[in-house]
Amino acid sequence: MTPTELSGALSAALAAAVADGTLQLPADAIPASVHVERPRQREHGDWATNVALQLAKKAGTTPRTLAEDLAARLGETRGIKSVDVAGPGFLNITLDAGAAGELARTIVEAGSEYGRTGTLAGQVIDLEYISANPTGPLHIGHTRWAALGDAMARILRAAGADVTAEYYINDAGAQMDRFGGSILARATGGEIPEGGYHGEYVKELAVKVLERRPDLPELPQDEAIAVAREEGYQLQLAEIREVLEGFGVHFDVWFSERSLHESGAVEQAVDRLREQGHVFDSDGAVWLRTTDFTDDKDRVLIRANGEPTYFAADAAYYLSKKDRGFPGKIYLLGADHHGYINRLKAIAACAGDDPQQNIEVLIGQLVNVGGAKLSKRAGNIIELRDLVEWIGRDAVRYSLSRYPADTPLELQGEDMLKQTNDNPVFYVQYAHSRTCAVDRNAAERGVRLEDAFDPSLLNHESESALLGRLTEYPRIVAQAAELREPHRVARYLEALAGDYHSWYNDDAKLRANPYPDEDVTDAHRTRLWLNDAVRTVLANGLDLLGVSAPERM
RNA sequence: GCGCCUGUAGCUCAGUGGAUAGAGCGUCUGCCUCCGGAGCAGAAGGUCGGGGGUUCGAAUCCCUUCAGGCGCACCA
Repeated sequence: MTPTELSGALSAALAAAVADGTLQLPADAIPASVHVERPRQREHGDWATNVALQLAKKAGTTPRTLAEDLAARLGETRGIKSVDVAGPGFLNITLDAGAAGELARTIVEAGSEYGRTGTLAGQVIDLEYISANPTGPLHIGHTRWAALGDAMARILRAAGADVTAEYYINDAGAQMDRFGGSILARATGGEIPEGGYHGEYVKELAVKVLERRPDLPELPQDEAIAVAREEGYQLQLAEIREVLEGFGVHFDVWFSERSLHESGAVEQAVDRLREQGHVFDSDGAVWLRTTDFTDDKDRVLIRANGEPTYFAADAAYYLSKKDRGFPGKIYLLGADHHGYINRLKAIAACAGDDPQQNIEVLIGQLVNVGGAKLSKRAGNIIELRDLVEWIGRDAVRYSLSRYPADTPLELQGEDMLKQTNDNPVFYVQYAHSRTCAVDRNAAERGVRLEDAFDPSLLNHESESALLGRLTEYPRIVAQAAELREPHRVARYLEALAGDYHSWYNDDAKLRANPYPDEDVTDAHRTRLWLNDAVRTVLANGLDLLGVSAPERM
């Protein structure tokens, strides 16, 4: 029996109580699905619900009276072993071992599909993250968004959403010219321009640019800057893409800001916003009246000198997303951009969208890694590339994925390297590889899944705890998708790994394999199903985080 | 000054109105003839920053206050 089925049984019991007049409740007060949860204490059964506490007042009765009535009705339900009323009116429900154990087979047969739901089916979402300027290497902050953003894309898809992951390349504007000027300076021994780039990587780029364009020093200044800028841009962008692919982060679309200017999309965006009635002229500049919505001041679209602002490109980009058929737009931004939330939402509103529905801006706080060496080449930052080389892809991704985006983070590099409980990624991966070791032994000793499955044999306390945990998985994934919180998947995997290790260690008799002098029994075979169900869920969950599930470590 | 984020065990952090607030590390005590001890079981450790309020019930929601971080461009 799944929590969904249980929830349905509770709704039915409520409806029955209303139907026979026991319960005086308006029809719209009956929840379509009753919330059930895993109680903290094992003595409180497999599932608990506070529905009686919530409805008692509306029904003009006491919580305990209502709870007792529901308990009596529910006691008849197949698959439910017992229902107790506890405390102020909680319903504590215990399932039949057989009904609970059936889940093991369900999971193994579902395989990689277990945990995939349709809770976000029909939603078409553009997910933009990282979007670092192509003027330098990716750093630790980008690494957090890379890990979180990619996990988010996978989790949203697991919930049935249609997700396009997008990287916005800020390849237009004065910053690019300073980048080109900096490369040129390194190539020719000139002065790095004001606001330019000083890192060692600029020298590396200069060397490569000179290899491609030995004529660079002879070109007129403006042309030389342009050549250095374009060559450097391509090299740097290529490095970013390569580093991200190596990190297991894949984008469906790399969107160039410059293309918005070149195609005329920026001017068109201004015109379209003007048609919507939110554009005005003042002091020689063209403005968007974002204060019509949530912004605290209006924003310039076209400067007095005729140049469009970065904000104008943002508006054009937003419209592009809208035009390309994405009702949902999620932006993952760093904390230093939180001032952008209101103006981005105002763009959506000015464009005729609903800022509550069509745009979500998620702000991630900063992260620091203690003990990390600072990159000399990039100017005293922690580079993604160095971090992965030092710590390893799995540990970096997992460590950054197991915290909510809005908590400031201070990680210790040494902890991420440890192969002990200090390091949750190893704890979870170890559990997975242990399930594989059990499988290998089973194969060797002739324990085969297809020979038997008797769920009523999974009646040990640690087995029911494990089954309870396994049954939560689809809801955890759906919830992580709904709330845009990938860390919930990681936290769940840690709890599952813990339950698995407990089961494994609980009692020497609870083995999926016989001792060498024993015969294979149905108990062994059935426990192997449970073992494999755990393996399946650990592998599925790790995959959502972009972390490998090793068979041996 | 205004706005956003954060404040939970010695440390790093979970906990989107429920029962005795949890995990890991660190500190103690136990558990290996046989599936991976990279593990497990237990103990100790808390005014959930402070103060009000909402309600059957608040770490969670509201107000206020203190502390820390970040942001308030015709920059990108």
